[in-house]
Amino acid sequence: MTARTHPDVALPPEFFDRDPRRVARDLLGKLLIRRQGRQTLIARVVETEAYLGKNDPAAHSASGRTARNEVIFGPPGFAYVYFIYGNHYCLNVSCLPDGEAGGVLFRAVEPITGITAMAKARDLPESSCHRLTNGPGKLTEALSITRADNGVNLTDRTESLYLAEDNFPRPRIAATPRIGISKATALKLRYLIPNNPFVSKP
DNA sequence: GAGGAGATCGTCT
DNA sequence: GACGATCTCCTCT
Repeated sequence: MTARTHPDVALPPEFFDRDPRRVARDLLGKLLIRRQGRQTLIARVVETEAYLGKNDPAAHSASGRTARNEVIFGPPGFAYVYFIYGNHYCLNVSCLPDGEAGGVLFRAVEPITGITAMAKARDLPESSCHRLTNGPGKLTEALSITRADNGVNLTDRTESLYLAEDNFPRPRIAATPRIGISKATALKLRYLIPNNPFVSKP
């Protein structure tokens, strides 16, 4: 895909000051930017999941505010990164006003710029491009996202990690049940771009 | 290609 | 002390 990208226009805080379901849908097609020294890695968001603060047993915020989930109770547009299964990091962005819990999990992105660096971070050949970022644990590894990025302001383009606008045409969107959880599995809160080869599972 | 089990550790009970 | 918003490898088809 060779659409012209516009990584200099960060998404504003207001974009995230809404219901996570709206934010999760609207994030599809947007850009995730990672600066590594002189290099800039760019990826397009193709799959997300919404996690609601209230009435969502599957969300980390369900059992109340703790040191770990502090960020998703805070102001909108900040990175919530957590460590899971002893191996992997997952990237979320906080939604709703300060004091209200809610967030969006990034499940898959499409590499656009810096594929060589992403492949190196994943310890995979560039030829397996479609396997670099098609999963929440994979995309954080490809973009070298760790606990150090927890609490980063994703609406600030001077940060080393942020989200950007793009002129990508508004994609068609499909909603399915969320993946990898055991609670509230009936809710269709997973959003993806149908037929995009970089989503985690069809 | 599908299905299953193990790895591995921070967080909360 | 149990479990988890996952991934990879191994086996079988």
